[in-house]
Amino acid sequence: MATSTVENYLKHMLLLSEGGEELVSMGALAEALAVVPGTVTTMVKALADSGHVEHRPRQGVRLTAEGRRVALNVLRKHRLVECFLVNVLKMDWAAVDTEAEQLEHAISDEVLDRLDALLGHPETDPHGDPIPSRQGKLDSQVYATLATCVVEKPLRIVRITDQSAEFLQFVEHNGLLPGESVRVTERNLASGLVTAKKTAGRPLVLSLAAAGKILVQPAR
Amino acid sequence: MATSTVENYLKHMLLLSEGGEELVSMGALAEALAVVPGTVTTMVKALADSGHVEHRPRQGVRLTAEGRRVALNVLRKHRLVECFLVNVLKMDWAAVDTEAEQLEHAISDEVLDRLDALLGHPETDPHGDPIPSRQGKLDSQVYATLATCVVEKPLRIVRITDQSAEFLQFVEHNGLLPGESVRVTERNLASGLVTAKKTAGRPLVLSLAAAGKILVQPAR
DNA sequence: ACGTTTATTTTGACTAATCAAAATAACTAA
DNA sequence: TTAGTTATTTTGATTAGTCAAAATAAACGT
Ligand SMILES: [Mn+2]
Ligand SMILES: [Mn+2]
Ligand SMILES: [Mn+2]
Ligand SMILES: [Mn+2]
Repeated sequence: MATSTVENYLKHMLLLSEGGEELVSMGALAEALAVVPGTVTTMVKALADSGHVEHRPRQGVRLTAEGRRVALNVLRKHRLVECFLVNVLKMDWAAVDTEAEQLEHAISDEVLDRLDALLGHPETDPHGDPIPSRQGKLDSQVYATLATCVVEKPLRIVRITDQSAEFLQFVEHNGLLPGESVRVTERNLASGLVTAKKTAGRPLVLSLAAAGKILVQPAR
Repeated sequence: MATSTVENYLKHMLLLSEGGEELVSMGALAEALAVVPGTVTTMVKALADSGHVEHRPRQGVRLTAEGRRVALNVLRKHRLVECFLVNVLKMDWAAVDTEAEQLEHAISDEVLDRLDALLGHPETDPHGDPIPSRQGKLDSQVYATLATCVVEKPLRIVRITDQSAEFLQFVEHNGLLPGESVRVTERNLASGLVTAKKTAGRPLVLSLAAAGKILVQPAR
């Protein structure tokens, strides 16, 4: 069995490669895992030996089919656990990522399946992050963000791509939860500011950096 | 934070000292944790340094107040998780101990409290094992067993003190679940056999060893 | 093309947890 | 008592995961 350290390495590789095929740099992985780069090099070589990754020295690393399979299973556990914590235990959506970070390594596939059924086979977690299917399919649809979308067009928020408690609390406080309707009324590249408006409510000003973490689709 | 290894050591010390004050032998601990005795000696010395236990060389080990506090918290998590797995996820009661062995180290006190509320503050787990209270109170009532009870007296099964899947499956198959009514019709010390009868059903023959793992109280 | 910056890898050391096997202490039975 | 048995402790080694800091390679800018 993969240790939880190995599971974390593989999961973060999956997240950093945008679900796909690109090489992940040692530096990015070190940053994501909060370890020094030398540690990543060492671990990645071990992971290559065990067949979970392919290591291109001095260039980066990518998951093998097997590594990707493990990573998707962990990610599925992480996101289904988040659903459970929010929908069943009514926990704060800003707190569940930390909890899920541990639980994703502790629940069996059997428990995973039963949680999935209990929750009604959800397709996204409370932050709008897509849940990999049992068969290992992960929705990789590309969305616009409040930093890139068309101005004045009616939108629906689909996902928040920042799991930090501070950002999620900010998002919740301003009613920018997944599912909400919104439109951008103004965007100023020079000042780096975006103004968004919900159907009811005062205009809300965001930095481009913050706006870029809020994914949207055209309101249907 | 205590590692899951430390949590396991402390939990098993609590279980082996019958909730109480007696010294636990290194050998018993090694057996329970499935490690060699030398490993236990080493760990126990570290645990003594961190103030979780008191080590009497060549005699045994006992929990300090702090060690007991940690152990009770882990045990509470273990047993509440078992309740959740059986009552909510409808898992097989013979399988949940293995699951809980991992989950007891992964859930936070916050999740613990919410699980407890969701389950309606149960006092025992699916095997009849008492759940330590949030304040650290553990029911230590002593019960008779099918090996020690009065013959022909109507009884109620309260607890099964063997978490192995095989034994639990045997118990379930023969309808000896906690809550069930039963009486012992015959006990033969020489042959080591006990005959038990449920209100409806054929007589059931058990070894004294098996009967001793089934705790009962007088039917009210 | 050459020196400089940056990313990556290597080296050596450390901690937690474990085992095998030898040493020691304690108990037990003659 | 004394020899033998059993439990415990010690010693030396191993594995997983990590860091600090030095070495190296690649990329970049002039
Ligand atoms: Mn994790
Ligand atoms: Mn999420
Ligand atoms: Mn455990
Ligand atoms: Mn139990």
